This record gives sequence, C-alpha cells and structure tokens, in this order.
Amino acid sequence: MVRASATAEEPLSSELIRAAGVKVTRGRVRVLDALRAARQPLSHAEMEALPAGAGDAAIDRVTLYRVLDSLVACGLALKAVDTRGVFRFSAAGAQRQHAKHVHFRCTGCGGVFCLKAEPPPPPRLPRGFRLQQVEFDLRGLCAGCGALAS
Amino acid sequence: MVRASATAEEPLSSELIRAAGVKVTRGRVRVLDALRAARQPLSHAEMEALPAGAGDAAIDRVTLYRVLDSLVACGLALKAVDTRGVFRFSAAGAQRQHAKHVHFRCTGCGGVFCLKAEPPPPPRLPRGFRLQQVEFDLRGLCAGCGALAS
DNA sequence: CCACAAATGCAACAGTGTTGCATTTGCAGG
DNA sequence: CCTGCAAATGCAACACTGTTGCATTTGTGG
Ligand SMILES: [Mn+2]
Ligand SMILES: [Mn+2]
Ligand SMILES: [Zn+2]
Ligand SMILES: [Zn+2]
Repeated sequence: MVRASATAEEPLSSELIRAAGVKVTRGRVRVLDALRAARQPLSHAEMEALPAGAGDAAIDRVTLYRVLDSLVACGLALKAVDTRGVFRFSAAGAQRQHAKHVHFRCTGCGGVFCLKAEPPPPPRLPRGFRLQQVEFDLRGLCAGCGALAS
Repeated sequence: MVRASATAEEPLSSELIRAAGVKVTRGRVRVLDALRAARQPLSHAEMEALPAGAGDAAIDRVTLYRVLDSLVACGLALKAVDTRGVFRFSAAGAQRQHAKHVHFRCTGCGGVFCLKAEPPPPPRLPRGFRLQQVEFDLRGLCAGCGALAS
C-alpha cells in the first residue's frame, strides 16, 4: 500500500520537494526517502548501492551527485565530510534528533554511530560568544574495522 | 648557517625522526621541517608544491604520501580531514598542546578559540569499539562576529 | 666496507567528484 | 489534453586524491 497524502508528522518527500520550489523527479523522491529513512548520514557510494525500488532503474552515478547537490541547495539535505574525507548526506530534519546524543566516527570506514550517551553540558564561554551547536565526537575504530586491523 | 645540534626547545627534525625509530631520509627531514614551520596543517598538494630545498630534487608524489604516513605512524605528525575532504598534516607537537582543552569554532570567521575547559570523559563505547580521539567542539559565533550579526 | 631491511621511483590502478553535451522530462500555460 | 521550454537526466570523458606492485636504491647496524 502506497501512502498518497501527507500527515502532520511525516509529509511526503514529494511534497517537501515541491514546497522547496524544485521539480519533483523520481530520483529526488527516492533519494530524499532514503535519507529520511536512514539512521546515519549516507555516502554517495552507499546510496548508489541502495536496492532499486520496485521496477525502477538504478539512478545514474552523476545524476545521484546532482540530486544530492540539489537537495542540499534547497535546504532539504545536509552535507558533511566524514573521517575518511567522503561526503555524507542527511535529511535536514534528522539533525535535530542527533543533537541529543553523542556520536562515534569510525576512522576506518567513515561510519557514524549514534551512542546512547548525551553530550555533556558546554563549559562557560568568553563574553560575547554565542553557542549554536555542541559537537562531542568520539573518533576511533568501530568493531568491524577494529577486528580487521588487529 | 646550518644548525648541527639540538636545543632543548627545538630538536632537529632528523633527531626526532631517529628517536622515533625509523630511518632518517632526506624526504622525512624535509617534510617534517615543513610541517614544523607551517602555521596551519598542510595538504599533500601543498607540500608537493613546496620550493625544493637547495639542489634537492622534488619528492616523488607517492613517496610523499608514504613519508607522511610514516610520520603519522611513528607519532611525529597528525592527520585530519579538512572541510573539502582532503587530508591535512601537522607536526605532532603543534597539536599535542590542544588535546587538553576544548575548542570553540566560529562559524562566522572560521576562527578557532582555545577555551580553558578540559574535555569531559568519554562515555562507554559499544563492544569492540576502540577510542582514538575525543573531540569536544563548540560551534557558534565569536564575540566579533556576533556583534556584526546582531 | 657489507648485507639487508627499509625506503624510493615509476607505472598502473581505484575511489570520489566534476564537466560537457545531447536527450528526455516535469510542468506551466494555452 | 497539447505544447514548449527550462530543468533534469544519461553517458563519456576528465580531474584530483590516494593506493598497490615491483624493481632499484639507500640508510644503518655490525
Ligand atoms: Mn545520532
Ligand atoms: Mn587549542
Ligand atoms: Zn568502521
Ligand atoms: Zn568569528
């Protein structure tokens, strides 16, 4: 069963895209759906390997780059570099929930893991400084990469 | 005049390399000298473009990668990814002092401010994860940029 | 000085991301 | 429903960053 309309909590990706003022294409809908369903930021390579939706042809490599850039340009996705130097993308709305916990960034595979711990309270800032974001990142090797390296 | 011996504050790069237990080669000395003289972390491309020291041939591209990796492996250099996804290297001594305190990164001017506070202890990690580095960064506007924006 | 492991130079390759251009498609307006 | 056109796509070719294999050279302990 395919949902045909929006709910307050989960507007359809196609509606978000239309509201952003760009054309609604199959590629953009599929990519934004994937970003919104993902639990971690996804790299281009990971998204290229996504199972092609029923009957849909795989998205062209270059088109995927351009779809991702367009989603970033219209504010629906965020782009950040991982520890290996590869860009990772996330749905813009997903950022809020990740502000509440700490992340582990694997220097081996670039993966981002959400930890249960919440970030510690920020220290006092010098006069006039305005805090916008607290980033408490742990870096190292995840279980998979650590096993390979040992 | 070429210094032939170390001082307590500035040991020769060749002595640091020897003490690290690896062979002292022209490439390693030149690269470590460059890293120690640099005021910001340098990328591979930037170091490849360094003026070749008097009468010295330019370092081979692949050798430069391997020299950088060897300096990182023996603890004399640090490797981190920049915002474009390119690796940058710095002399270890230059960063060691920054490991003991928290940083504020201004999203307005890009400035990095060293705060007095020390980073909080890391939370427990999932089984098999290996912690290498803790990064507690605060992001926002510094006093100068905040005044301009208001 | 010698032997030998470590380091180098070179060629080829892999992964990530970009550009140019011809073709297709979303969609606004009739 | 058409139709036109800007926007988006697919494909080939390219640029940049980094790695691997292998023959040759070099640093260093003895
Ligand atoms: Mn998270
Ligand atoms: Mn500092
Ligand atoms: Zn990993
Ligand atoms: Zn600032």
